Amino acid sequence: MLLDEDLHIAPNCGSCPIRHRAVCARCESTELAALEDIKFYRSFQAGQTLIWSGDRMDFVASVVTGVATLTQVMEDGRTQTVGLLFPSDFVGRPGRDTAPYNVIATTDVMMCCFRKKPFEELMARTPHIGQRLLEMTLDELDAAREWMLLLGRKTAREKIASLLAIVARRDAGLQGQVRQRQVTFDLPLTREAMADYLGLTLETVSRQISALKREGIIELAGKRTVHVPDIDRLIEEAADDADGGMPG
Amino acid sequence: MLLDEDLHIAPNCGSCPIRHRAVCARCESTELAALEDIKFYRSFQAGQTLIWSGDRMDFVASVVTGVATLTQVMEDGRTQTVGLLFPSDFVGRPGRDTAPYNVIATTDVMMCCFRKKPFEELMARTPHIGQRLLEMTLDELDAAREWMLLLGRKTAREKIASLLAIVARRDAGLQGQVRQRQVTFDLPLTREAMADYLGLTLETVSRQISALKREGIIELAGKRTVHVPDIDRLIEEAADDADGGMPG
DNA sequence: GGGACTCTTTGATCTGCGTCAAAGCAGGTG
DNA sequence: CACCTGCTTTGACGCAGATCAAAGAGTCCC
Repeated sequence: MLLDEDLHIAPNCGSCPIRHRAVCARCESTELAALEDIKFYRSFQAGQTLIWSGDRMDFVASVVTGVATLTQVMEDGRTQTVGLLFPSDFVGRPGRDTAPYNVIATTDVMMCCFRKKPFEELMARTPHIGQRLLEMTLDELDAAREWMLLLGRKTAREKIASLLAIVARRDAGLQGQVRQRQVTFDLPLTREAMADYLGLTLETVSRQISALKREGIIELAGKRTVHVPDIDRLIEEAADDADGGMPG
Repeated sequence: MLLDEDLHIAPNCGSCPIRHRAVCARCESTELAALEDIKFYRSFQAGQTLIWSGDRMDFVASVVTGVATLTQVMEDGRTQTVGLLFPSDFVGRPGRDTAPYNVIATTDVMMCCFRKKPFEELMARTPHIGQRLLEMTLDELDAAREWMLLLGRKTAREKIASLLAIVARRDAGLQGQVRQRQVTFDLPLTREAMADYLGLTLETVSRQISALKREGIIELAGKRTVHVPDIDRLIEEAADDADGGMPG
């Protein structure tokens, strides 16, 4: 049996530096105890499709370990990833019964699932959970809109830097090592998966990563392990900011 | 004084063919009667910025007439529109007190505003409203993710066709003329605003519109009025679909 | 060890869209 | 009317990133 610390009811959710947060044990431990009865676990291998777009969903779930993507595919095969799921992120929606996207494990993944009906009943009984879900959804909406800026207006280099910065932040958050200048992390995505998330081709992804390496902004150990000697320099490359002008 | 039919509490919201729906009078007329006390109206001219990114928001609001955009601007001026607001769409979020985007009127706009604090209190008293807001937010999230596919993977021509199809549908929805083969509507956006929404330049937008006109897929009367002789042909150009594969 | 994979890198070439420039076309105003 | 001013169209050209092609590198299995 798994320990509670591993679950979506993760005690660290409050300190998670990025936007997707799960229901937190700290805030509502008593209500969530009831969830114990209706939850179960599923494991998947890297590359496996957890959920196919259009599938009936009779559960909601949250990622315990690993990383998965939400992906849309056009008839002719063009693919766009519309979300990354890290540990503590939520999948599936109360009130919706077919999946709108493919959910694909990009590393080995463990999910904690809740049967949808009892979960919805619990939600009805516990307004706090609904509020939390609304807050999480708003965070996802903000993240999606930030990604729209990236897809619509950033150069290939900026896109890569943005993605690396985001993965670095989430990874650092999971390991509790926030606010350090140097970071080392494993890329949970293949070049192709990165390309699908960034609206590029895998060749362009590879070339831009090589360029960042050549310029010393990142260092690679193997293909997946990335070391960032100065995170601020990376963030600079990402052109990450979103500010309007001044009133007037 | 304005008539209730004009408001976000619009009786037609249930039949609105697209994703952003507002709180509906049909479902919860009694609770919303209380909103009468805390609401007020504001008008804006085309081109005016209603809300600046970073501004303090002490109200939430809903569009009564006209069209506005949600827009992000990078330091160097690159601009990406991340949402279109049509009549009945909602602006601002309970629980968030600064605006994350510029909200810009692209036509003359009338908004119906509610002071945030009383609105939040009402929400706490009326779980139904919270549920509705969650549902609306999920719809917006889906729309944002659909737009990510457009921004990341569609060609300029497909982008234009997609935008025209969406405006046609929303416009037709407002006028109650759903499911007709021919549609005529006014573009509520300048070429530049379209470009900012589609991740293109205004020149490319202009060229692609000219091309669609040349091929008889659309007809123009003036610069803003569009007639679509066969909506299915337009939708075909939009390459609009998002389907995964089959299970296996 | 040596295939057979899968994933990644790198090179050569092509092209869709961006950039720069100029002209057309309202609608408003003195 | 002539003259703005703001929006749109069209043309010529260049480039970032796509496409096509091939070779490297790691891992698994016999």
